[in-house]
Amino acid sequence: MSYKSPDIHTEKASYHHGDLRNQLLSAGLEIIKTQGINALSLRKLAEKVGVSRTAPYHHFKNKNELLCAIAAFGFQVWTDRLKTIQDKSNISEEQRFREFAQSYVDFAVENPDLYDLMFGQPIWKESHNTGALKKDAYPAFQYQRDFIKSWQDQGILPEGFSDLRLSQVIWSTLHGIARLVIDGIYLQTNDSKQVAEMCDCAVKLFLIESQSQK
Amino acid sequence: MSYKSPDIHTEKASYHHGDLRNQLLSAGLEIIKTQGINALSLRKLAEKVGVSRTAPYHHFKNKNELLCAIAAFGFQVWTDRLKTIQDKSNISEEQRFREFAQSYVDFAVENPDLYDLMFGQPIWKESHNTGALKKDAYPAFQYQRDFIKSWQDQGILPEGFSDLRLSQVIWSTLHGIARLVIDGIYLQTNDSKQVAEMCDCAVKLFLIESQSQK
DNA sequence: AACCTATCTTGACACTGTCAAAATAGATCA
DNA sequence: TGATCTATTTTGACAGTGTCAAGATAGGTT
Repeated sequence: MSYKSPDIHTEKASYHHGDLRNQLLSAGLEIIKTQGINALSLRKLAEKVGVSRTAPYHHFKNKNELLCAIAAFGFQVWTDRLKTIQDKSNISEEQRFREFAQSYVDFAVENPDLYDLMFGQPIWKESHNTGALKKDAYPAFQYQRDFIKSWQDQGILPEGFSDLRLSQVIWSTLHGIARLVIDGIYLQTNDSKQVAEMCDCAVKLFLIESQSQK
Repeated sequence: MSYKSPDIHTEKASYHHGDLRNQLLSAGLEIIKTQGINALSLRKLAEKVGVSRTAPYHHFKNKNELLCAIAAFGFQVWTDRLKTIQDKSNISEEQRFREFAQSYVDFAVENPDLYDLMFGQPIWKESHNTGALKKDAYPAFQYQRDFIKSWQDQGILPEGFSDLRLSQVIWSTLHGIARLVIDGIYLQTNDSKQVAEMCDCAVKLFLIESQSQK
């Protein structure tokens, strides 16, 4: 999971610096993963890439736009994972739903700071440049909604609600679990057993089949 | 919903400045409510209260500790609202559950920046001084858990799970809805009709009685 | 009256995001 | 080829941030 330059000559490229934009994104993502989102400053990032403080401003309007670009990458990764889940054959639909739910929380727990960036407020609240971000984020949302709708059609998720509402609520549940876990509220990130149990509990609550156990 | 000084002489008090600590908390809360959490800087806060930049450091170890104190106040307010819900008589338990869920999201939507502070990472991730914060936060969590347990005992919430797990998942759902809404992800804060519908959907999913509709 | 100690201020440091103006160098066209 | 254009990068600067160290102040205590 890392940025790749579009060309082969990643090291030294044609223009002044070459693919500064890509390297900024790549280095930014690495800082986020290793030192956390709060440790990412434009200046340190520029230094890491070996360029002056203001060079990034010729590739991103401001810091927020750079963060949006990294977050967009995160959404691409998550969308890919959704595709993988969709493409799995010889698997029951209940199992696919379980995997979807568990994968969602896993993705957040494995990339807490990236997830934090993807769903942190600064990015979404600034109404300026979120257009590019939404372009990558909405497919993921749509994917999830399509999943839910298909499970409703197949009768393993309740049909008393619109697919929009149900997908919003299920998403909220997974998002809420992810947030509480990675923010260290009430429970700890490293307690993977408890996290898995929470996912399992959520899945069972939604699945129609296991309602008899209630 | 505002800080009150313990004494009557709020204006000018005994010591150097008087109840600087309380005024810092009060002014900080006001900034958060009016200008948002990101607009709150120690320096502007000090200026607002009419004191030098470093004066707050004699009442709070650092900025995080001040934020924790404000967040703790938020938890007190929320706990009070939980009590109000608990004390309501001539109301069905299903209705009490509905009200609990709706109130949770309402509280977040009405005080987005305070909620953001209460459940934002910086506060919870710093392991130093969260002791005082937990003292005010955990009663709220416990309250919620007791609610869930009582509803399980009364047979309106599924009993196939431990009250801990179920309360964690229900809390996650409400927290997730709240976060998605106030962070402006996918839906807008001001679309109160949609938010209410999401709450209603979540409530129906959890309540045993409405399972037949599924 | 002398001291103590909590409180507050001034000065300073390192860090941040961002703008304006100058410098550089690849690309384009004569 | 050489001149010019334009995208890119740099240097300098500004306002703002959290926080520390050292000094000033003033109420409470002996």
